Amino acid sequence: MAQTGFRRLAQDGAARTGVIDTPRGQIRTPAFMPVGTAATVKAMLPESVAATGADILLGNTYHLMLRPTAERIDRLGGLHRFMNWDKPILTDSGGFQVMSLSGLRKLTEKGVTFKSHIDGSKHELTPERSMEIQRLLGSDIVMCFDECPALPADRKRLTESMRLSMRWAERSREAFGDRPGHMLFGIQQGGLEEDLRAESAEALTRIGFDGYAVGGLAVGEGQEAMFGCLDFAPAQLPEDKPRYLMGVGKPDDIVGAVKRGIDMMDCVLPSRSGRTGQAWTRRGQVNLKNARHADDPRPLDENCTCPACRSYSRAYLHHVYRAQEMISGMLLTWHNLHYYQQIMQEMRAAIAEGRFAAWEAAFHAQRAEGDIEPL
RNA sequence: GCCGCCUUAGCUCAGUAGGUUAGAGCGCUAGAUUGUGGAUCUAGAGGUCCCCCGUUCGAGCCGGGGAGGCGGUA
Repeated sequence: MAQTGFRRLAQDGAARTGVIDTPRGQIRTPAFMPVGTAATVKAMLPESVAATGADILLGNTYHLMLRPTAERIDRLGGLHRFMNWDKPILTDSGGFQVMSLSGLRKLTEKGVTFKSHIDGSKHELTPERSMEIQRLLGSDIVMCFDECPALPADRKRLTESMRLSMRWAERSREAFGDRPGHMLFGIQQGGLEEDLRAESAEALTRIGFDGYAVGGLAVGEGQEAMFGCLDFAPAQLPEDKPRYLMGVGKPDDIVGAVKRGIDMMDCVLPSRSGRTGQAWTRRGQVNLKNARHADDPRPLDENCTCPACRSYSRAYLHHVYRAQEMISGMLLTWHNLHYYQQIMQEMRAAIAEGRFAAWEAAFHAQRAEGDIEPL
């Protein structure tokens, strides 16, 4: 069994490619992690997700603690066995979902109390409890419990929130303990402020983690502002550890993040879009809901090898979405995840071969052409 | 044949003492969606108010006639 950790293989500009070794397998970076919130990547079988090229999935502390509960998953053999996915799983700590999903919540130094979005029942999450839940789930990459403020937020709020998250990071590290084969990632906060990001990075580095996440982005600031932050934030983090940009994003967000030194990303977009009739292709975003596809016998993307593009027409994808047939979400999710993983694979190869800039130019040129003309 | 009820957006229906530009839900046409509530939100198009005549300053609404639909009855 290879030692658990990150190996950098090549760098091109700020973009890096490498491998994270874990007892459950290798994670090729830059990596895109499909989101499997409730112990499933919605509309996909695990083997199908693996077939798209995913090396790792994301699971959620918040959702799983409420249903079916971490203790039950533990009794049933852990999350991997429960959901039939034997490759690595990264679990989010619950901090973000408490902010974005639960109704009433109360934030203190100790942690957060909140009401379940499912039945209104009251729960508490602390760094210690989050670490316990992620241990019960059997997560391979555990995330620190943090607070993620929505942007825009004033500097005072960002500072206080970041410093609280850093104190929680220390408690998370303490509670996680020493677990060979499992990794713990710290999460940098500080909004768009360079000095706050630096203070956060220093605090995390002093504590010491197996990887470092850039948190608190893609929360309303827009791509330009996010890239502006990514021009300095990744470089503030240790270069010999993986850097994970949380919750991003659209294909061009991902390319821009990799260009700026990000190694890992996750996003609900390809899977959620897949369920709502939106496809992401090398030509950009295609809305299969639109009436212009109703009589179109052509594939979504004639160059794509996913099942949706190989065997079905735009007319069919349009029809099954309109008819609200389940295969609609299945096919489009598969396509989107396939496309995302294809981008990642192409970027890994381009970085390894020192031609990332040329690859990026071609990526943007193809998108600029736009989708095929309606018939 | 007679009696009653009904006819308003593509569909199902509101509507007001008779008073600017006639509404809703769904559907339709688009848009949003970034550490997942298979969710949600936003905008837009769409009308011979069944037809004709009358009353009135003014009729989807009141009166008369007609057409169509549903139910009851002989």
